[in-house]
Amino acid sequence: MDKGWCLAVESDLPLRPAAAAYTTTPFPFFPPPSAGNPMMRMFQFPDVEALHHAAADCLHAAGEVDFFAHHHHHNNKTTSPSDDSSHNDDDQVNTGLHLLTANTGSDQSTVDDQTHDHRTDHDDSRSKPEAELQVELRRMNVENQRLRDMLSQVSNNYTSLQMHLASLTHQTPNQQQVVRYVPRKYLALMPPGETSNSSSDERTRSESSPRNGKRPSVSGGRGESPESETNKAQKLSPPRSNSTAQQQQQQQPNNNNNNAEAAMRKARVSVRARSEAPMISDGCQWRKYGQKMAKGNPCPRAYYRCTMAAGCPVRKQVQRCAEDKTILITTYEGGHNHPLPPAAIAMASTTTAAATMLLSGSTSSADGAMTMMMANHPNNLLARAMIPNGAVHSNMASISASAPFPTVTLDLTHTSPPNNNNNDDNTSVQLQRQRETFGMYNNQTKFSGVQLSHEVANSPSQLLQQLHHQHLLPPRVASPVARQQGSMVVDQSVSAITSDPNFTAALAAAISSIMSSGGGGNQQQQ
DNA sequence: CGCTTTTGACCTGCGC
DNA sequence: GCGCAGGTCAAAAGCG
Repeated sequence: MDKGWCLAVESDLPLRPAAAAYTTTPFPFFPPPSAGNPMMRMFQFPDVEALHHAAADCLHAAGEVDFFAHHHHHNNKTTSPSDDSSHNDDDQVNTGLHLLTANTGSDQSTVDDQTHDHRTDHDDSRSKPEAELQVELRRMNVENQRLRDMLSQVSNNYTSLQMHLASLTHQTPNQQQVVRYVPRKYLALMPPGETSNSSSDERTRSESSPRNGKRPSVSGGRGESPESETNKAQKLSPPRSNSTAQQQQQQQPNNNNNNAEAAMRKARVSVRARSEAPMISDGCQWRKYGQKMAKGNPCPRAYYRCTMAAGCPVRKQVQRCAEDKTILITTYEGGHNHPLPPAAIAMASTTTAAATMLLSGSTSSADGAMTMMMANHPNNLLARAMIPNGAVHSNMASISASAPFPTVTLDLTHTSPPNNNNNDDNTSVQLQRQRETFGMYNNQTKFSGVQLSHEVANSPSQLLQQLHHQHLLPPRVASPVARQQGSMVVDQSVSAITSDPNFTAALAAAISSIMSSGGGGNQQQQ
């Protein structure tokens, strides 16, 4: 149930229609069309209106919509727009369509209510070519959607390659061998076919790992954990026993890869965030495999492993901060070996980048390498924490190389430092933080952390209001004047949204996080 | 019935 | 060598 909820929010959220425009989420995931859903009539601007309605419809999260089925429905059904007269938004959309045919795209949402109200009077006399134009427009919207999908995919691939390049750039000759392993991790973001060998590779390596040899008699499963197979046997510290060293020598051909994997897995990313939920939502499915009381902390530490794919080595630990129990500390370890849902990509790219960063060089040069890497990879949270303006934001993200495992700590609990924002509205400030965190609007804004606190957004409706307030979403119902103003906002939103392929994933993550913290969230899948 | 969580036992690494 | 702490396993229990 929790799992289902989590997935519904992060992946199957009604945001999906909007997300589909910017991500590679396959459309077949859409549920069958729901004829009664008001969203059925707003396909004309799926990238704007869909986003708007989708966020609003978080309130009644039950209804997911197949925008494209609806689209086809409309294409096949040559009804007049008066059929939509029962829904204001539909009118707005259709009016927008008219304007779009006459104006440039920037004015597409400008609405004249008078024209709008009288439109039905002209319906009977509406010429056939106009209806055909609408059909053509719908077709173009579909094409637009498809192109955005492609763009999103290309963007993801580009990001992965950039990270790879950055990591290679900062390798010493000795390290380059190690880093050969890295691309596979990044390719985890690629389609399944690209990574299908990952788990088997890991198994193959594990079978010959020293530790397995040391514990052959222990009951079957014990040695099968990726952690116990390669990781523990190949801690970053040098081998302790001669036999181990000999075995490692015998495995020289795989040694670099093993070391790389061990290092990659050992590189950790710790995320501190305020949340009442037992677990922050990161878009992945997790299975709890253990819980332990950690010394010095009255709160138990829970151990999870990724269950999105068999053999995925990614694990995470979740524990509340001893000093402030509202702070949830989530520590990620390892890289996914499978494709990720859009909502998971941001976090996954962050953890992978951090792991690679830590793997990429000596601790003394970690900052420089990290800065470079993050600069080359501006779409992950870590990047935004580290280099808001090309400089490391040291109080938001830090590296600990002295810890048992090299760890990047991403602190999302900090409040915003003083800036030029004169808005006293607390929600605005908070939203500004979220917006900055996810880089939705202004790439030059300073990262100031995201605080998904209770008092700010206890419900999706509040979030929606905030989003409206922050001009992240167009006004759903507005006066003619407001609509006109809103249209500019919409344009800004559209450009901002389209400029950031991760927006929907980030927004989904934000919403789900807020929902989870507000609704006794059950992010973990149980 | 299958999947997930719980929880006690077990293993490993590390410091003394 | 011993004890501690972190981490993992796997049987049992819970749940839909």
